Amino acid sequence: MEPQPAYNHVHQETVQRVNEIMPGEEELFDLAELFKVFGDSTRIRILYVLFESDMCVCGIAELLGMTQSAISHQLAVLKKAKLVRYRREGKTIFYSLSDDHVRTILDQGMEHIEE
Amino acid sequence: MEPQPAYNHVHQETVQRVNEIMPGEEELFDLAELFKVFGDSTRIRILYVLFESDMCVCGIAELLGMTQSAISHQLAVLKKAKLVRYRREGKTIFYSLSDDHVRTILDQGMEHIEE
DNA sequence: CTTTCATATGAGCAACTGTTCATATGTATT
DNA sequence: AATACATATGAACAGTTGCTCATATGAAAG
Repeated sequence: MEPQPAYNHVHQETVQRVNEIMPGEEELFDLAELFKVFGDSTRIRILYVLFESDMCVCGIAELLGMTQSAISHQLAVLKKAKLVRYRREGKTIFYSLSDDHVRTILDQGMEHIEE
Repeated sequence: MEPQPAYNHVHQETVQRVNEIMPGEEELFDLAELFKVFGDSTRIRILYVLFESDMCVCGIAELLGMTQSAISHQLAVLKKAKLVRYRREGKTIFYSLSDDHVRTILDQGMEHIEE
């Protein structure tokens, strides 16, 4: 038997309900990792650019007035989170959004800050 | 006249469309700040607890197996982002969710990581 | 007013993050 | 093969973050 915590301040019923809906450790970790990706304005700006058009790395860099290296590093983060896809065309690599959750999440965030 | 960047890799038309939809500097900053708040699994766990019930600080601490101080610090972050409200009842302070965007944002994030 | 319980807060520290700089990889052209 | 262009990547550095520990604030009870 595991040692049971005391729960002096919480009803046992509430403890159970919370345990039922609380995501598992790995899901929580992944969820936090995902939102960390949205937690940087450079990455958000890249996503807004890709809303309008697929674009190559140096195109994004030009548009945002940042170095190719900085953009490439951030694209690697977005890629790892599966928020963007890419395809190669000759020397150039074009990045694009990978799904619609990106837009929904950013829209909801925007709604929240605009109250 | 501002010096105009070259835009060798991006069509002028795309530049204009992006400039139209790109949020302003302050909005971008606030949006990133908001998502940073969601980018920590302790804070996410607190939010999941509050989905089920309003709760005092030491109740949350008990439920999550963390110190009162750690939870209090994180509640301050959530409070600053206006994701939680609080009310005092005697010595105790009860925290609760402040609006529905929290749930929508977390749900969308969960949908994304579960593909 | 002193004690007790609940909560908040500041300093400190280890871990992490975003940019820059230098350099490597990869593709096409000559 | 040599060059040029597009992109990726590793090291380094300053700035930030989340926890702990000690302490402060605030409200109720004795």
